[in-house]
Amino acid sequence: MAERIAKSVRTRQRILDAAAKVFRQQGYANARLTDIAELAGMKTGSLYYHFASREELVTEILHLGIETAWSHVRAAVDALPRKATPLQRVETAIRAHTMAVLEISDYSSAQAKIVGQVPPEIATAHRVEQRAYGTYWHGLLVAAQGAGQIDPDVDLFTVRMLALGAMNWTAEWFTAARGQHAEAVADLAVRMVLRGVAAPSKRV
Amino acid sequence: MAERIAKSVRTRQRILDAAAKVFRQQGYANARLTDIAELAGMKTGSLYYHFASREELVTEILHLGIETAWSHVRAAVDALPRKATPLQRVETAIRAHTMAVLEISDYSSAQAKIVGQVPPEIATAHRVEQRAYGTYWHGLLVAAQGAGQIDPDVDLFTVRMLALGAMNWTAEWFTAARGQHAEAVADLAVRMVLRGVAAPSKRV
DNA sequence: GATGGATCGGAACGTCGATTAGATTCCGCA
DNA sequence: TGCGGAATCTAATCGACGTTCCGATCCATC
Repeated sequence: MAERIAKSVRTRQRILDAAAKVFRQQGYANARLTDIAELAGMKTGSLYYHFASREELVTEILHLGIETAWSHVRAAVDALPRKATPLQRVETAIRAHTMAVLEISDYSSAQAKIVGQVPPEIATAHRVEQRAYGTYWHGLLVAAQGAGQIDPDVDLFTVRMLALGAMNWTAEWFTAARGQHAEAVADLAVRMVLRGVAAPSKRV
Repeated sequence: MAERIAKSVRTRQRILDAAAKVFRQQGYANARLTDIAELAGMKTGSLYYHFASREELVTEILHLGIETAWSHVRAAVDALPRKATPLQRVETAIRAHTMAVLEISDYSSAQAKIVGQVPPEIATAHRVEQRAYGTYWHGLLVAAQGAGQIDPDVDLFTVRMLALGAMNWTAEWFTAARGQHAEAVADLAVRMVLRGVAAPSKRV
């Protein structure tokens, strides 16, 4: 019995992994249930033993995508020494989120890629989680701004959206194949968001 | 005869405008031809007098999206005084592209939103234009880096993708309704990409 | 006001993919 | 070896759209 339940759980996991990969590669509209089933090593109809509908599957992917990124970011931030500055926490969060999208998790990159493509009902439900994650980021930014490490005249909501946009968009273009290093991209994201790419001497 | 052709052109334009709006609001998958036709004030079947297929319509939207943004950016850059520095050109380009996505053109925001959602064949064909626009940006960045105004150790391809990601992603979240000003977002995008949001005194 | 092409409406048609139902296989357990 | 539930397969069904087709309508021109 224990094994049987375990098997069901493992199969469900296998389906989710396959779905994340397919969604990440093909986007929401082009991902057919058949593709997902095939990658998971089963027939399309069999998916329905584990998920009630395509919608439920997508919802779960979105949920896991944010959860994975978030937990990864939180772990990195929490691992910082207590005396780390608020800005160092922001820096760590940017690096961790970027890495999550780039190569840590298919779920996170799938989430980044398809979140703008799902039908309204799913998007609305998902927005609750997005807001929670956004609030976490907002806390990091507020702390940094309060400590005088982020310019007081920048709007933190806008900054957050611009920064997350830059990071999430990497799911569209990054491909490890062409000798690009995820770490280098993450470093540059940190650098750009916090210090900008202009040479220090020449300011605009 | 002249009027007849003119009418056909105008109707075609009306359809394209409607399609851009619908694609921008609903994404690629959720945009039905019926929605587009309705917004254009006609029946679904009648669209086929002007476009051979949904695919052709989408292709045209993508084309116009890049073309509009590009021409807007180029116009802004070319309007700069001759003595403007390479970095000022980059700054102007960032501002212009952001404004194009945010409120200048439904085509540009539609393009930014659906470019990652279209089927592979369309995406492949569209990539030619994307590359051309990318090359234009690359030229601006190379000039700035050559002039010592962008740090020599930053990879320009990565910077370009991160920056365009931040700008294009605004199509996902920006809504003028909530008292947000497009200009403020564009200014902050410029600021973030070039100088970063960290307070000048406290560097990471 | 008659003509003919341009334009559009409206009712099919066809296809693709999600979903369902029932048969079938797998597998732990007696 | 046989039982029974779990898990999967197979073969429909079904609905949603894109697409087609042909008749109606508009409108410049004679």
